[in-house]
Amino acid sequence: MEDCPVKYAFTVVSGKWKLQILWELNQQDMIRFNELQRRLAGISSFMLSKSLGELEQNKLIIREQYNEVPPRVEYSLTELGKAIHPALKMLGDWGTKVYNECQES
Amino acid sequence: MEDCPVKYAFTVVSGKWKLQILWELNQQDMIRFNELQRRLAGISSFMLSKSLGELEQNKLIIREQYNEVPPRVEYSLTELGKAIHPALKMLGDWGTKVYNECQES
DNA sequence: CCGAATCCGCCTCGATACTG
DNA sequence: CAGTATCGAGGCGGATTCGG
Repeated sequence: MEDCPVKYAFTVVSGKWKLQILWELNQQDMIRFNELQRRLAGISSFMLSKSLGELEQNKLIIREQYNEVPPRVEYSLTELGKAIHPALKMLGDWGTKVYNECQES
Repeated sequence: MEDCPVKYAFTVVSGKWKLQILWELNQQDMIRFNELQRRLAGISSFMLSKSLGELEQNKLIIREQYNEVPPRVEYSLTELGKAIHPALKMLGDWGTKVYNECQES
């Protein structure tokens, strides 16, 4: 979006659930829709479906659909999806510092 | 906020202008209100003031006020404010990859 | 020059109900 | 099991106006 890669990265993972979804997928590689919904306590199937769709569009995750009965769909991270985690870790470490700093005063 | 440092970091720099403000301050260390407003084309004084106030609360920037006529207020990054930039660079590099990947298809 | 107060439109989120 | 359709509520951004 526009001209700033950082902003673009933010928009890609913005939204109330995207980070958690990425986190869960990183723990498991390969997870089913309902299983994911169970782990993300509180998310509706609508929001989950929408978030997964956007992440798939941005090539962060892969959707694999098996035409069985009952239907089965599995989600997993792409290389791109895995590659964000080092950056998120750095941000997390920094976030911890900010948090501690703001508790003092 | 809550229990996730990454989420917390995101909320701290969330908002339409925070990243740009951090960027401008990183270019200049020490900048005045109006000068900053001029560089962030399109921002209202309301949003700028509000964003700066929140960044100050989170200890990312320092506000130095000189009681002169006319009044002068200067903003600069704290150590914490400077420390986010490596993490943002990583995210930016990743964002570039995502962008390129999505242009192909 | 710097910023606070108020009001308003839009977009995201989510509850509910329904489908293959 | 894995979604889609629809509708409504709330919060953020922004325009405008006013004060020190």
